Amino acid sequence: MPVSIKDIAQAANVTPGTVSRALRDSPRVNPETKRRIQQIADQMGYSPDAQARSLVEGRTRTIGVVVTTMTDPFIGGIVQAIETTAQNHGYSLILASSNDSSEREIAAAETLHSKRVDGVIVTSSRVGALHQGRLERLSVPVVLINSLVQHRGRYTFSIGVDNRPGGFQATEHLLQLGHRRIAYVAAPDDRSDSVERLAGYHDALDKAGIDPDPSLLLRGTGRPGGGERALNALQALAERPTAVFCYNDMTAIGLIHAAHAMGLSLPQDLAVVGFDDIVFAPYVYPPLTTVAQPVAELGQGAMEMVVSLLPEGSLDPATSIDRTLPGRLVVRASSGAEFSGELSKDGGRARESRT
Amino acid sequence: MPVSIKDIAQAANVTPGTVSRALRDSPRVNPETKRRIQQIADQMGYSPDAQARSLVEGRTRTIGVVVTTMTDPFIGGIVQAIETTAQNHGYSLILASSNDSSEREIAAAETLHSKRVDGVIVTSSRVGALHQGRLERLSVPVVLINSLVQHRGRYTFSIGVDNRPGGFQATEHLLQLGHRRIAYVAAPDDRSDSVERLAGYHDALDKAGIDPDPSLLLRGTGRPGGGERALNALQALAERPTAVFCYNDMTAIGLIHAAHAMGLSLPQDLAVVGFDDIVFAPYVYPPLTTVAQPVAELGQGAMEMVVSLLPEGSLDPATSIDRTLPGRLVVRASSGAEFSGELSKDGGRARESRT
DNA sequence: GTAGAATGTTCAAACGTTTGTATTTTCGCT
DNA sequence: AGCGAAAATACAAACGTTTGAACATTCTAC
Repeated sequence: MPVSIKDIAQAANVTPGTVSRALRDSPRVNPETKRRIQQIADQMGYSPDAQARSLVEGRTRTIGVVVTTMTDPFIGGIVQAIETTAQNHGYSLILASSNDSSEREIAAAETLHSKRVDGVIVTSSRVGALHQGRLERLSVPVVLINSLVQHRGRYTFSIGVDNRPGGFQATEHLLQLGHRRIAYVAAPDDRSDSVERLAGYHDALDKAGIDPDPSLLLRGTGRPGGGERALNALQALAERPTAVFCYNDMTAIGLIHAAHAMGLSLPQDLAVVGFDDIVFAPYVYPPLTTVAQPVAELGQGAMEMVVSLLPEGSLDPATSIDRTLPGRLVVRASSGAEFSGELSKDGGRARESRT
Repeated sequence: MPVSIKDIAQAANVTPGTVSRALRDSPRVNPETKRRIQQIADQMGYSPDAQARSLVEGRTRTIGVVVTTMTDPFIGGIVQAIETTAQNHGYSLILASSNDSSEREIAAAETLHSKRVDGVIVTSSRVGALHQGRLERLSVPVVLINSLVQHRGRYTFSIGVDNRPGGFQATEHLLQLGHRRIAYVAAPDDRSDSVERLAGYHDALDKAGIDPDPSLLLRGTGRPGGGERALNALQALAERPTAVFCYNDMTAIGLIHAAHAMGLSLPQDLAVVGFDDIVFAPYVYPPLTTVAQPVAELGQGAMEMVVSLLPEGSLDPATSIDRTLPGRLVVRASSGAEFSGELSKDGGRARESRT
C-alpha cells in the first residue's frame, strides 16, 4: 500500500484534484501551495501510480518487444538499442520472447494486448501470418525488424538491413578474391532475410557469369550447429567449394569450428564470410569477414518509428515509412584478403534508402 | 478504444458485475448465461484490461528486470531464462538497462516503482549502495543475481554462482597441468564476483604453496578490450606467466585474440581459462576452458525466488533463502589439457549450498 | 402454503488518477 | 463598501475492473 495522492491531499489539507495539479505543475494552483504539496509528496515518498494514470489517459507509455531469443547477441544488441531509445522518449519496455514456439507467440500477443501496450516491436525475422494478424488486432503500431511485412496492415511497418545488396557484397568480395565455387549456408526457409541474402548471392554469381550449383546451397539453422553440419556436408562433396557465405555469424562460427576440427586451415583451404558482425566476429580465429548490420540504428530506428506512429507522435512523420539501412562489408582475415591483424574498412557514411 | 466489460454487459443484457464473474468462471453465475457471455466476449474480441484489474487487485503480475547491458550474451542468457520462467508463472517482464550509468539506474528504479512491479530482479554484479537502497524503498522483493547483498533488507535476497570455489577450480586445474606462474585478470574492483574469484585463485595458490606475485594480478574491464590490454602488460614483464585465469570469457577472448596477434601459440605458450561458459566459448580458437555458470538455473532460480517471496507466493518457502549454485569446470583446449576436439567434462550433478 | 435455503442477478463502492465545471476566496478598482 | 474579475480551490465524473452486500427468484421440505 504505497502512498497515494489522497494521502497527500489529507496531509496538505486540500483535495486530491489540487494535489494532482500541483504535482503536474499546473498554473491553476497557487505557487505557495504547490511548493508545500510537492514537499509533502517528497517526504512521504510518493510515486504516481502509472496504472491509474494510464487508465484515464488512455495510453500506457509502454512498448512491447517480441523476440525469438535473447541468447543471440545480435538480438541482444537490438534490444539494447531499443531500450535506450525508449528510455529517452519516456517509454518503458515489456519483453516477451517466443523461443520460436508459436504457442508462446500467441500467449505473448495476448499479454501485450492485456497490458495495453502503445506499440509493438518484433525482431523475429520469422513472422508467420498468424503472428502478424494477431498483432494487427491490437490496433497499435507494429514495427517489424528485418522481416517483410506480409499483409500491409494499417499499423504495420518495417525496418531492416538491405539484405539483398548485403548478400551481393559478401559474394562479390569472395569473387574478387578469385573464388569460383562459393557455397551459401542458409537459414530455415521461413526467414525472409535469408531468402533475400540468397538472392544477392545469386545476383553476384550472375554478374560474374557463374551458374549457381545447387549442391552448394545448404540449409542451416542460424546457430553454430547448423554451420558445423553444413561444413561436413560440403566436405563430402566431390567438388568442394573454396569459399562459403553464411546466413549469419553464428552459422559461420560453427562452420569455422568444424573446419578446425577437420584440420583445414583458414582461409587458405576455405574462405568464410558471415553476416551481422556480432561482437565476437573480430575475435573468432581467423577474425571473421562479415556484413555488418547497423544494430544501433535498427533498434533506435524501430523505436522512433513506433513513437512517430503513435497518435501523439510528434516526430517527423517522414519516419513513418518502411526503411532499409545499408549493410557494410567488414573485411577481416577469414575471407583471406591479407591475413594479418584486422583491417576493418569503413565504407563511408551510411546512406539510407526509402521505399 | 478497445471493447470493455461494459460493452459486453450491454450486448448480453446483464450488468458488468455479472460479465466479470462469467469471464472468471465464477460459480455464482448461471452456466447458460456464462456460455452466452463468453461467446459474446469472444466474438467482440474482448481482452481484459490488465491495468484496471491490477488497480483493484493490488498487484500487477509484472516483474522488473534491471540489467547493465543486453549486449553481453551471458546476461542475455539469464534474461532468457527469467522470461521463460516468468511466462510459466503468469508474469510478464518490464526491462530496464542501466548501461552502467547511475543516472539510468535511478530512472529505472523510479519507472519500476511507478509501474508498480510486484518484484525486481537485478543482474548487475555492481550494485551500489545507492541502487539497493532505492530498490528497498519499493517495498517489493528484490533478488540480486551474482552480487552480494550489501544491506540485508527485509526484501532483498540473492542467488549466484559459487565464485570462490569456481576461482579455486580454475586455478587448481592450471596448477595440476604444471603451471606455476599463473596470472589473474580481474574486473573493476566494485564487482564483488571478481573479488571472490580472486580469493579462490589465492586459495589454490596457497594450497600449492605458491606465493602470489602481485605483478601477475591485473585489472581488466570484463570486456574483450580489457583482456587485450592485460596480455600486453603481461608480455612486457621480465618473468612472464605461463597461464592466465580471466574474470570472464569476454576477457579471455580478448586476451586470446591479442595473443594471436602477437604470434603466440596457444596453449603451448600460454594457457587460458575463463569464466561463464558463454555460448561462444566452444568456438573460440582454441576452444576455451572455463568455469560454466548455470545460466538457466540462475535465471529460473531468481524468478522463482521472487515469486515465492510475493505475498501470494505458493512456492516452497525454503526457496526464499540466498542460494549459491556451483560452477562447473569445462575443460577444453585453451588450457592445454589434450589439445584435440572438445572434452567437456561434466562434474557430476550440481549440488546446492545454502547460506 | 409458507419458512428457509439455494441460486442467480443487480447495485454500488473501491482502486488511484485526471480533468471539466462549479464554487469560494482574494484582490483591484471605483 | 461593493462589484466584477481573477485566482485558487473544491467537487464529481470518468477510466475498466473486482467484489461484498443486497435483492429477487426459484426450489425444497414440512
